[in-house]
Amino acid sequence: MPKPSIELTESEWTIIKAVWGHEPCAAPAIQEILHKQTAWTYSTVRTLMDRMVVKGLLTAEKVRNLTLYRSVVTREQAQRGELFYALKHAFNGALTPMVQCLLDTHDLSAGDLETLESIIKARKKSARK
Amino acid sequence: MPKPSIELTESEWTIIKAVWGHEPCAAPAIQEILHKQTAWTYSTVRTLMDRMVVKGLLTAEKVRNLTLYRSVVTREQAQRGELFYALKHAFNGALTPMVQCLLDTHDLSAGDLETLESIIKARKKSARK
DNA sequence: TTGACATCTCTACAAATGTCAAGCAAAGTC
DNA sequence: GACTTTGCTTGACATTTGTAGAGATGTCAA
Repeated sequence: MPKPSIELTESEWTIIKAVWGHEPCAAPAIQEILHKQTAWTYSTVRTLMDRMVVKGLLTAEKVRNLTLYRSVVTREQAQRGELFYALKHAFNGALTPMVQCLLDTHDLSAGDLETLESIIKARKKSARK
Repeated sequence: MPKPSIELTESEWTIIKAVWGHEPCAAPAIQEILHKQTAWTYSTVRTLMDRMVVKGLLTAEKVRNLTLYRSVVTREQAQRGELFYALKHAFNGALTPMVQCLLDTHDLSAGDLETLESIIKARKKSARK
């Protein structure tokens, strides 16, 4: 069965995004990439990554003296998990209010609105058949 | 200044939803309301609520031997917080992909799509002027 | 005034999360 | 072969979150 809804902490998001962008990759590389953003030390990054392996979010493979990490969950899965969490808790599963809130909060450009509209149109079309 | 982005844990969501529905209310009442759902004991509910007071999510007021709690954040604020969190972490702040994901994951009825479309239309109109 | 209740307070404890330093081992370098 | 780098391993500690028992205290009815 597929993973039953994935939830990531803030730090985990930070790590996994870096991993997605550089897969397969070793901890020192990730540490360096994130250093600007986070100022985490190697130890911190390493601990985080190892814990993520235990949780099944990453895999680790030893190659010589290096440990290569890979993501187990895809960006899409993680996104869905996060979105689903918000949907479930904040909106009791109701989609339209969620979209409403989205639109209310951020002011979108006319272009954005166009895009959204066409996304919906497309969806309507594909649903029909 | 307004609260800088509110984030709630799962338990906090559970509590605050009950509070919103019964404000002002005492801990025993909330405990009872949630008992079916969560099987939490009075102590648990109480601890949770008191911690939420410390965090500024609720206020507590003593009346006789009763402590009445009230929400400090509105449902809308909390919803925005949650949504914003997802938007920021999972979608790097990009709104359209988020909506896309929403539509891809859940299959909406034709009616839902209609609703969404009209929400967007309305927004376009109000943005224009 | 004495129970019987309702409520509160205090304290505890385990697991998860956020951070990291120190020491160790393998590899490459002169 | 000694030295420097690079990466790894272990252990640690503070904070937050989840969960709750035990005992204190206030309230009210008989």
